[in-house]
Order: sequence, then C-alpha cells, then structure tokens
Amino acid sequence: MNIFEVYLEIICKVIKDAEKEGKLILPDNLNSITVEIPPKKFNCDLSTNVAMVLSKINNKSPLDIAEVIKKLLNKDSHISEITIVKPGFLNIKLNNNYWALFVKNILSNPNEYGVNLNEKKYNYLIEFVSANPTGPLHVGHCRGAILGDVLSNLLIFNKHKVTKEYYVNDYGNQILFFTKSIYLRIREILFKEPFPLDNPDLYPGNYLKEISSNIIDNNSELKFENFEKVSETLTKISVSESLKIIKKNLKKMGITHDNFVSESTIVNNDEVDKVVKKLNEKNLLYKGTISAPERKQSIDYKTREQTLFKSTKFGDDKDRALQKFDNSWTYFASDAAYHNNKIERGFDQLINILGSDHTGYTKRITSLVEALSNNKAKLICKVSQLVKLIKNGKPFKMSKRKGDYITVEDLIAEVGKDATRFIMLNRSSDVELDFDFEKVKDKSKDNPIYYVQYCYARISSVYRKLNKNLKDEIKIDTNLKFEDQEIKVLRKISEWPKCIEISSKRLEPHRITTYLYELASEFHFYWNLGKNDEGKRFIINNSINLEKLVFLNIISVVIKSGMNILGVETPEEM
RNA sequence: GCGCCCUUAGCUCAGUUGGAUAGAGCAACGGUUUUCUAAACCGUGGGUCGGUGGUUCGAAUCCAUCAGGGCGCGCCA
Repeated sequence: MNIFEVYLEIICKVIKDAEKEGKLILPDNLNSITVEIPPKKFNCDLSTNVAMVLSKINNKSPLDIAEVIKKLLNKDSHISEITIVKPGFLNIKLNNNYWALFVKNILSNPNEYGVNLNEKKYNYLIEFVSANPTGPLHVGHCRGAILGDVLSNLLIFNKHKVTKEYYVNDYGNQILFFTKSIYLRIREILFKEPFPLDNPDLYPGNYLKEISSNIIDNNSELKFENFEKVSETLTKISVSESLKIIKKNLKKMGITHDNFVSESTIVNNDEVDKVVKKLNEKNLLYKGTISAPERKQSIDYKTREQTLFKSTKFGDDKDRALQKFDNSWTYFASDAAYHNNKIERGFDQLINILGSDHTGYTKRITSLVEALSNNKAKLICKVSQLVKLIKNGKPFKMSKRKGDYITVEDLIAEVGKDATRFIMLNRSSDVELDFDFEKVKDKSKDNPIYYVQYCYARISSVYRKLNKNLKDEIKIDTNLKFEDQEIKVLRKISEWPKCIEISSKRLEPHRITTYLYELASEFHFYWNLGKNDEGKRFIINNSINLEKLVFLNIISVVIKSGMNILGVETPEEM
C-alpha cells in the first residue's frame, strides 16, 4: 500500500469530478500533479502541488485554487486536517482510522510491503563482476560486485525477473599471458627454473604457485615441456582454477551468479561472425582507418585499414575496431557477440556494472545494443566510482607489482561481510567512496550498520521478553489508536514503497541504506521517550498493548526487508 | 584536446520526474543511564548549494559557460 499513490488517485478523481461540474478547468494531462512527502516541520502526512499546477489554466492564484480543492477533499473520510501553505501546497493529515487500516494492510502480507505492484515489470539481465579469471578478487572489485548483487536483490524484491551473469574473459592476450605464467610457475616447481619476475606481461602473484601445484597434482598426464602443445588444455584448467577461487571470494561476500558465460565459447560458437553479419545487414560496419590514440606513449600503433563499427553514429568519439592486427577478434567484437546473445535470449533490460576505469567503454557498447535490438532491449551501464582505501588514517594505495593489494579474502576476514556491504552501499555509486578500515570495523553508533541492526535487536529483545515471536501472525480485533509519536514513525514506514520505487527505477540502492538509517533513527528516538515517560515504554507490567506490538512488528518488517535487499544480517541480539 | 563522474556546513555525504525556512553523520561544546539493550537519546553553534548568465509562479536540481578534482580515451580486457 503506497499512500502517496492512493491519494494521488483520490485527488485526480476529485478534480475530474469538479471539472464535470464546471468548478475547475483541467489541463490535458495530470502528470505533473504529485503527492509527496512533506518536509518534517509541517508535521503532516501528505503534500500535494495540485493547486500550483492548476493555477495557470484556471487563471487563479494557487492559494485560491487550494481553497477549492481543500473543500473537495474535506469530504474524504480519512483526512483529518488540510492546511494550505504559502506558494500553494496542500498539506494533508490523515486520521487514526486510516493509519489503523494502513497497518492492517501491511500485516496482511508483510513480506511484500514496499513492492510496487502497479509498476511495469521487466526481464532484467544484470552482468556484474566479470573480473578477468586471472586470480582472486581484490578490494577494487568489491564495490561493483556488491552493487550488482544488491541491485539484483532490489529488482527481485520489486517483482522483476532478474538473471545475474558473470562474463568470463577467457579469450585473448591476457589469458594467454596468464596461462604462460602458470606454465612457468609449473616449470619452476618441476624443473627449478626461476620465474622471470621482470617480465611485465606476466602475472607474478604468489597465488599462482598454489594454482600451479594444484594443477600438477591433479593432472599427472600433462607434460610441461612445450608451451604450445599444452597451452589449450592448460588455459582451460587455469581458468577453471581461477574461477574456483573467484567463486569462493564471491561467496564470502554473499554473492552468487545464475550464469557464468565464457567468452571463448561465444567466439568458438561463431557468435561473433553472426553479430558481424547482423551489423553488416544494418550497414553499420565499414572498412576504414581510425586515428592513433591521443595518449600514445608506449602503445605500438600502426594505422591500417580495418573493419570498424560506426559507433560515432550513436555519439561515440570514434568508430571502433572489431579485429586486431593478427585478425583475431577484439574484446569489443566478442562483447558485441555476447550482447547480441543477451538480446536474443529475450531480455528487455540489460544492466552492466562497470568500474570507473571502463567509463570510456560504455558508449560503444550501449550504441551497439541500441543498433542491434531494434529498441527491444535497453542497456544501462552503471559505473561505480573508485573506492579510496584508508588505513591508519592514511590513504592506502595498492600496487600490483609490489603485491600488496588487498584481496576480498583479506578484507572480509578483517572487517566482515555485513559491514563491508553496508558501507559500500552507503553512498551513491556516482561518488568516490572512502573506505576507512578503522571506521568500518568500529562497533559503535558511529557505524551506520550497527545503528540499523541495533534497531532490529531492540525490537527482538522486546518480543523475546514477552515470549513472542516476530514471525507470528497478530490478530487485530479492535480499532487501533496510535499516538502522535508513533504516527511519526509510521509516516517513515509509509515512505518505504516510494524508496523502493525510486531506488529500483534509478538503480540506486544507496537510497535504501539512507532510508534504513533514517527509520532506525526515528525508532531510537521513540525508544528513548520511554526513559522519561513510562507510558511510552513497550513493556508495561510484563505485557504490551496491541498498538505497540503491531508498531514494533511493522518496523521490524521494513528493517528486515531492507536488510535482506542489502544482503546484511539482522541479529536478534547484539 | 575529447568523453563520463563529482563540487552542498570544518570533514564525509543525503537531498524524491524543478517545490516550502537546504538535511544527516562525524568533529566541537553541553546534557540524559536505580529504566524494555547507552551499539541509544536530546540540545547548541556551523551554509553565497564551486563562479557567472539563462529558462519560470518557483532552481542545489534543467540549459549555457567558466573554474577546480577524479577516472578514462588501444589492434588490452
């Protein structure tokens, strides 16, 4: 039940009726009329701009129109008070009966409270993490991983269909160098040949030693005498070993994917040829040259004629190459095939979660989806900005060469899954995020995760004291009467569907974190009222009245739903 | 040079398809515990929403322009 939607409908109906009676003139569409959350200081439940929207066309001041609408709305049996405020807002206060209904409505189906049932539902494919299978995940992968996971949870909660996918980049040069590195580590183990640490193309990390000895142990039939001979098999094994580690890392963060799609499979199934054909038919490919990169530096670049995709047609900086110098496919070509594959599987909303270092890539791939899908599918690239690590009060720079980068394993072991997830989601993905180890580990009110969890723990504690269970159904046989202070918290509860709506429409899960913090804050305030006023306590003489029992239950429902979306636990005791 | 993101209180940030006197937390200062969990609460101070121009009933929000910061600009993935 979204009270803002309910009242928007009521208001629209009322003014339409008034139009029929000749009392008001209405514009062609009523889309700009809104029912919003009023600023706190007005102490009311709903606020509408309807008078301001209608003022011009009726040639009357917003305040006069507001008077007219106020009279019309006063007939509504659930409104207790309407005040007209300066520019022309109508501020509406609902009566106790309405809040009683509201609460009953939530309890009739608590797990679905917040879901936007009237909204159009989509079939989403969300691709996230997709880190190269060349080693364990590190902190740099975390933000996008958590963002993708939580976005999925959010969309699933909101009744969309969601498939979570990991694209395995097991084709191309980096994988070749990775396999070569494994090969050389294996030879180091078997033949005591020193690993060439000075080769910048190779992967020097120590984790390769472990993978290598696993490979030796489990593949006694393989001979490591000639790289060319063993390369193909070794690539498969190495990638699969890497993926094992990556999946383990993801699990530590509470993340799972539905599919792992292999790039080399896409290429080997001739899906690239298929997409090339498709693009050709659309006249979006041509033979031409592109200019050398602006920042040329160490890149060895030769201008030559090659097959290009006309991404400039869609606003990209330059057209993009599909084939490399040796005529093998570029990353973009196989990614084009992969995205074509996504479209052919019938998804209508594609989401890619990318790190900020891939911003430059988004234009060409969204262009491509636009070109291929005939407007059937839409690709949204969600770019998450950098995480600034802070240790001992100082920025911590990771360097792969020094091998001092922090892995997901280390991170979770040090600060824990829940705190990591919550803090990573605490900011809009558009802004850089400070991740201060000391602060994230801190178990105090300064750490927002515990602040929210504590709210749930307090509620659980009351139920525990009363020998009641939060999951048990509550029978409501009387008219509930809430106190003003309780209604203030219920107001926040009433905003939950709106929070879900905006978060999922804009793909901004940080709004949930913010909301939960605010709700927890309202609750803690109420709790503390019991310090001075015994009547405000939940448990009085070892029992609790129905209103308070319901009140606590509803808060716990929303906190639990929200934390479930975030993938963070709600302990009953802290 | 070009593209994307950012600029809001001392610090870190919210801010709803344009709405009301712009909000939190931290830090600072002062208060609250014989009490359902003090991992909590209350109070005080703190602002030219980076600058300028425009759009309109109304701009932190939209447009233009300038300045500052981050990321990127491959026949790497």
